Parts: sequence; C-alpha cells; structure tokens
Amino acid sequence: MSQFPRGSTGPPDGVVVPDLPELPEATVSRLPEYLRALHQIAQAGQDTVSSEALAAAAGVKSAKVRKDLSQLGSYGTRGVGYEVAVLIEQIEQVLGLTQRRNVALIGVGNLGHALAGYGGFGSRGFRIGALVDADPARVGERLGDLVVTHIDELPATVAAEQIAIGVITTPVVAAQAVADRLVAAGVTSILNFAPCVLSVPDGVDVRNVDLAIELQILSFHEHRRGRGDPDGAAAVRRAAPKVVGP
Amino acid sequence: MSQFPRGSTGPPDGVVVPDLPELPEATVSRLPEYLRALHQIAQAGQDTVSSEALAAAAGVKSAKVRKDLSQLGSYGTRGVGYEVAVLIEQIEQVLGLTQRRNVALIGVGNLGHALAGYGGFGSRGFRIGALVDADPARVGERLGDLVVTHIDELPATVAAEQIAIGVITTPVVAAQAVADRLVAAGVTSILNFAPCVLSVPDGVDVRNVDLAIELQILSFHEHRRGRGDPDGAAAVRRAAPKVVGP
DNA sequence: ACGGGTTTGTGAAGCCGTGCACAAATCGCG
DNA sequence: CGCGATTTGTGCACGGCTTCACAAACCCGT
Ligand SMILES: NC(=O)c1ccc[n+]([C@@H]2O[C@H](COP(=O)([O-])OP(=O)(O)OC[C@H]3O[C@@H](n4cnc5c(N)ncnc54)[C@H](O)[C@@H]3O)[C@@H](O)[C@H]2O)c1
Ligand SMILES: NC(=O)c1ccc[n+]([C@@H]2O[C@H](COP(=O)([O-])OP(=O)(O)OC[C@H]3O[C@@H](n4cnc5c(N)ncnc54)[C@H](O)[C@@H]3O)[C@@H](O)[C@H]2O)c1
Repeated sequence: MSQFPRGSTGPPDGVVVPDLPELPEATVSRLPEYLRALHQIAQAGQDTVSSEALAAAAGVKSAKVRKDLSQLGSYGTRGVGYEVAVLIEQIEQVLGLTQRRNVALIGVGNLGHALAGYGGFGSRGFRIGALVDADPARVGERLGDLVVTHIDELPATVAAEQIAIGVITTPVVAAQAVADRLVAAGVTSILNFAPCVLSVPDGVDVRNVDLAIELQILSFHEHRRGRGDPDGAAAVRRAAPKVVGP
Repeated sequence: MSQFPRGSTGPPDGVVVPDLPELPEATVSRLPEYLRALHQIAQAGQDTVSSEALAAAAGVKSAKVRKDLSQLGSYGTRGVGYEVAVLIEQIEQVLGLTQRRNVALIGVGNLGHALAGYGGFGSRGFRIGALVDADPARVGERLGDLVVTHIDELPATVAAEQIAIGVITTPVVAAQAVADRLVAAGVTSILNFAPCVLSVPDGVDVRNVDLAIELQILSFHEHRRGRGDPDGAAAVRRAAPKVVGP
C-alpha cells in the first residue's frame, strides 16, 4: 500500500517502482503467468481487469491474484480493478524485462534448432543472441541472422552480446562441462534441458526442464485414476481449468 | 511400514506393491528425479545407495529423500541404505511405468519435429505412438517409423495406439480446440507446450511447459541480483547444486 | 556374542502458501 | 450529496511441506 516502502535514490525511468522488500518465490513464479494473461486481455481491448477476471485468465483463484499483486505495491482501484497497461508495465519492471535480455543457446542440435527457429521469445522479452556448439561441422552454420560460434569463444561471445542467460541443449554428458564454462564466462542464470543435475556455485540460478519428468508425473495420476479411484474417471462436470502441479 | 495398509484383491504381478493411501503431490513430483538419479547410480555399478548419496544425485536434502521413500513403504535397510534395483522397480510401479505408455504428439511443426526425433523417451517409459497434424501438407509425412495422421482421425488413432497422454505442440490459437478433441477422444492427460491456459473437464490433468516463463523467472533473479543485493553477486563459494524453483 | 559405526524412519517444530471472509474504498447514479 | 453495488487489500486460520534431531535397527569385525 505504501508507495515508497524504502528509500531509493530515485525512480530510474518510466513507472514508479518501489524496490520490493522481498517477494515470495511462489508469487514470482506466477507473475509471468499473469503477464501472459494480461497481454491477452490487453489485445482483447480491455483497459481494466478485475482480480476475478485475471484469475480466470491465468487459471488461479482471485484471492491469490490480489495477494500477489498487493506484494508489488498495489495499484488497483477498489470497485473497478487494475489498469491493464499499468499492471503489465509494473510486472515487466519487477521481472527485469524492461531491457530485452539476451540468451545464448548452447548445443545447436535437434532441440536447439527448434528453439533457435522459434519466434515467440521476442514478445516475451528475450532475444537469442548467440548460438554455440562444439561440433566443428556445426560451427559456421547460419540460422536466421545468427551464425553458430564455437564454444571456445564463449567468453568473448558472452561479453559481445551481453548474454544474461545460458540455455543448455547439449547431451547429458556435456551439460556439466558446458555449465562450468558458462559460469566461468560470467553467466549467472541457466536454463537446462539436459536431464541431469548441474552443480554450480552459489549465486548462480539453474532451472531444469525435463519433459520425461513431466510425462512421468502425468503417468502417475493416470495410473492412480485407473486403479480403484472411482472419482477420477467418473466426474466430467464443469469445464473448469484443472491444472495439476506447479 | 505396513506391507498391506489396505486390502487389495491381490498383487497384480512382479514386486509387492501396497496401494498407497495417498501420496503428497510434492513427493510425486520428486519421484521422477529420484528415478533419474537411480538409473545413473545403477549404471555406475552401485547396488545400494544411502539417502545421503541419492539426495546429492537428485539435488535435494537427505531427510526429504527418506521421508519421500518412507511414503512408498520403505524398503531401506538401516546402516546400509536402499537397494538400487528394488527402489527403481518400486518407483516405476508407483508412477505406472511398468507398462510403456504411448503418447500422441499433436502439431508436428518446429517443436513437434524435435520431440518426434528425440530418442530419449524410450528409456524413461514412453513411446511416441502417433503424430497428428491438421495441415494436409504435413499429413502423410514420415518420421522414423511413424506417419503423420490427420487430426480428424484422432479418436481412431487414440484407440488403435492405446494413447494415454496427449502432447500439444500447436500454435496457441489451436491449442484449446485440440485439447477438446483429445478429451473427446478419451485422453485424460495432457502436456501442453502452447503458452496459454487450457480449460478441461474435471478428471483431466494438464501440465504446462512454457519456456518463456522459465526464462522470465530467471530474469527476475538476475534483475534482483543486479540491484543492491550485495549477497547475490559476491558469493562464489562452494560448488553446491543451487537450483531455484520447483 | 557384542560393541562401534552407520543409516533409516519418524516425531515435532517451524515456515510458507492458500483461501476465506470482511472492512475499507471507490464508482455510478438518482 | 448520499446510497447501493462492486472490488480491493488483508487479517487470520488452516493445511502441507521442509528440516532437524534422535531413537531404533542393522552390519561387521573381533
Ligand atoms: N530433442 C528433444 O526433443 C529433447 C527432448 C527432451 C530433452 N532433450 C534433451 O536436450 C538435449 C539435446 O537434445 P538433442 O536432441 O537436441 O541432442 P542433439 O544430439 O541433436 O544435439 C546436441 C548438440 O549439442 C552439441 N554439443 C555436444 N557437446 C557439446 C559441448 N561440449 N559444447 C557445446 N555443444 C555441444 C552437439 O554438437 C549437438 O549439436 C539432450 O540433453 C536431450 O536429452 C531433447
Ligand atoms: N518451437 C519452439 O522452440 C517453441 C518454444 C516454446 C514454445 N513453443 C510453442 O509450441 C507450439 C508449437 O510451436 P512451433 O514452433 O512448433 O509451431 P509451428 O507453427 O512450427 O508448428 C505448429 C504445427 O501445428 C499444426 N497445427 C495447427 N493447427 C492445428 C490443429 N488444429 N490441429 C493439429 N495441428 C495443428 C500446424 O500444422 C503445424 O504443423 C507453439 O504454441 C509455440 O508457442 C515452441
């Protein structure tokens, strides 16, 4: 509620953004979902949105939306809702998306090609700034307006393109070594597609995406549904968004 | 601890598996990670593993491992640890991976091709049993030993291939319609790569994978580290697996 | 047989997240 | 200007998850 909970030397630019004392991790992981929903709502022409409507669009409960947004300083108006444009700008500020972030893709194979050719990152605040591989046959290949560089040049590439995030799409055997080289080059955020645990120093963040794990979690519920549980297969009632897991 | 907490008509086959009263969702989402770690450990020749070692391999705390495994009926031996082979078989049982599960891939585009060509699912309990698209130009295309079929034939395909899980890799605009058709065809588990919220009836599970959201969460921490927080950038101490988020 | 070392399984405590329920605030309208 | 309708912001209670700490159980060498 307070507009300036802590003294800041001054608003950097654009919207007024109080530096938040501390944001619950659960809230952080939902902010991107709100942002995605808000962009849809904005494109539909709405200029304000209630917590109820935003909750429906994001697939959560409205109380959760209100509590999450209240953590950001709360620019909602009672009886009306939130200004969509303001909310978008504020969430983008908090997530650090006001400046476009450059990511490097390490391992331009099967999956790497798909990601490199994907045009959907631009509107979400990211640009693929480098394609990196170790295979001499791959180095030099051109994809769009990027050329695959060799991993030995990683430090120079990271510096030149101001890489903020490294995405690992190499085989498991190479993943740890690649992570080490990314860290050595100064990268402190890693998105890892290789199905393995990475060891990194303190101060470096890793997020893992393992599709087989997602399938296995689904398999568990499928399995559970099949056995004895009469509730699972029976009920086909309302068409509410029922999402399992995080 | 009890071997048969509830009466079952009889052990189906293989290992003795008590039907578990109820498994915490947080535990379920970690079992696949343990399984992945256990396969690595098994391949390294170890036949028993302590909760400490397994925890290290999976990137969690040992107490968590013990509590999770105790939920499954606890086949560990004090002073020794867990039998790797037994544990693998037991977790696979619980996750419903003793029978290979067939998945259908809907949307054989950029990302769909990458997934279809990925050979890593077989060892994790899954087989891609169908490739489905709506584009007549894509229908009939051959990838490996599969041929892309038309989405109008989805009910027949699901029945013929015993599809248990649908994977949506279509553009956002088509995702909801595809989900509806999957549900109509009898599929009750969906892995959704399209960045949107799906509405499904009760009894159907949806898991979403949105790469941009993962990047945005990383961006938040990166942003936070950059501003004021002197702890983040400073500390580069031990090489412990520090994974942010779920 | 027995004691020392090791590791499991779990009670208990604390923390975090969720959702309810309601007072406070704002708007529109008569 | 006042009133009813609407929606936010939040105190509070509850449940789930995590972590600690330790007794019980087990192996092995002597
Ligand atoms: N393809 C998929 O759909 C898919 C799905 C789930 C997970 N994955 C995981 O993603 C990763 C990549 O899968 P893929 O199918 O693209 O494999 P791939 O073999 O097609 O591509 C791997 C690429 O990494 C490069 N590489 C190898 N070692 C390297 C190193 N040290 N430094 C830089 N580059 C190196 C290779 O030259 C190759 O171009 C794997 O870990 C895989 O398990 C892939
Ligand atoms: N490619 C990536 O790396 C990437 C990354 C993140 C997210 N995604 C998401 O994954 C989805 C697919 O991305 P893509 O790059 O593969 O897109 P794409 O356009 O290359 O492929 C989409 C495919 O879906 C098919 N399709 C369209 N409507 C359909 C329908 N009603 N029924 C069946 N098939 C239909 C199209 O014919 C096409 O083959 C998108 O939602 C995208 O946002 C992709």
